[in-house]
Amino acid sequence: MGKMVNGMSMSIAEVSEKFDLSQDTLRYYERIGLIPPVNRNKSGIRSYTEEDCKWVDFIKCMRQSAGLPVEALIEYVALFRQGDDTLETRKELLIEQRNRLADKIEEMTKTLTRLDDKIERYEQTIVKKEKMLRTGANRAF
Amino acid sequence: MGKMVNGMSMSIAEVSEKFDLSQDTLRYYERIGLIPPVNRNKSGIRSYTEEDCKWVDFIKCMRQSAGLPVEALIEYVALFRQGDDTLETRKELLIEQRNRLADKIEEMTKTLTRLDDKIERYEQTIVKKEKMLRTGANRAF
DNA sequence: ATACCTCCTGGAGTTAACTCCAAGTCAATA
DNA sequence: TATTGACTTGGAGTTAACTCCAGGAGGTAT
Repeated sequence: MGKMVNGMSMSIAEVSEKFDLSQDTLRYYERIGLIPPVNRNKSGIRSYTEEDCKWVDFIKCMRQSAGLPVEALIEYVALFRQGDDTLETRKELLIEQRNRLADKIEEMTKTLTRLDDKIERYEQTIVKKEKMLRTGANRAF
Repeated sequence: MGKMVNGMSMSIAEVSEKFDLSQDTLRYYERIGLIPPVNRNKSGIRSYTEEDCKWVDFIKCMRQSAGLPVEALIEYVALFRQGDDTLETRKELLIEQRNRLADKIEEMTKTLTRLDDKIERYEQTIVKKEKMLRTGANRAF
C-alpha cells in the first residue's frame, strides 16, 4: 500500500517523440486541464512520470481516435483530481461518452455502406461504358 | 432519353428545414463548391430540384456522419461537373475516402473497447468500495 | 565566462468550417 | 404605392483546437 516509486521519467521532448504530439500540444493539453499537472524538477522543467505518460496516451486516444469533446475530457480530469468521491460521476461520464461513440460508429458504418453502394454503381456504369465503346460506339467512325 | 422534368422544387427555407442545415450553411456549401450550383428562378432565387436535394443529402451525410474532408468532396463535385470523362477518377476518389473511413471506424471500435474496459474497471472499484463500507470501514465509528 | 541547448510562460496567430450581418432586390399584400 | 417578408451577395466574425513566437532562465560544454 506504499506510494509507487518508479525510476524512469521523461523530458517533454521524449514524450513528444513517443506519442507523436508536439511539445506545444503537450503543454497546451496541460494548460487547459486536459491532462493533470505534470511533475516538475527543481528548476520547473517537466519530468513526465509513467503515470503522466499514461494520461497523455489516454487523452491522445480519446481525442484523436475517438474524437471525444475536449470539454468532457477536461471535466473527467477535474473529477479525477477531486479524488475517490467522484468515482461514480466519472464512470457515468465515461458511459455517456462511450454511448455517443457507439452511436457515431454505427452512423459511420451506415455511411460506409452507402459509399460502397455508390462505388458499386460507378463500377457498373464504367463497365457499361466500356462495353458500348467496344461495340456500337464504333459506328461513329 | 429526354431530360427529366420533375414538378416539385423547394425554396432554401424548405431545404433548410428538411435537412436541418441552416440557410447560411446551404449557401456556404454551394459557394465553396461542395454542392453544384443550385437552380434559380428568373429573379435569382434558389429553387432546389430533386437533384439538388440529393446533393444536399449526400454532402450532409459525407460531412456530418462520415466526416470526409471538405476538400475531397469539393474535388469530387468539380470532377462530376466535368462530365463522364472523370468517372474513373471519381470512383477512385470515393474508394480512397471509403478506405479512410473504414480505417477510422476500426480505430474507433478499438477505442470503444478500451473505454468499455475502463468502465468495467470503474465498476469493479466501486463495488469494492461499497463492500468495504459495509464491513471493515464501520470500525472507524 | 561565453555560448549553446532545451526548456519555460503568456499571449498572439492560424485553420477549418461554419455563422452572422448589412445593404439591397423582388414579389405579394394592405 | 408603401410595407412586408423571404431571399440575395460579399465580407466580417466566431469557435475549437491547436500552433507559433518572443523573451527569458537553467544547466552544460568550450
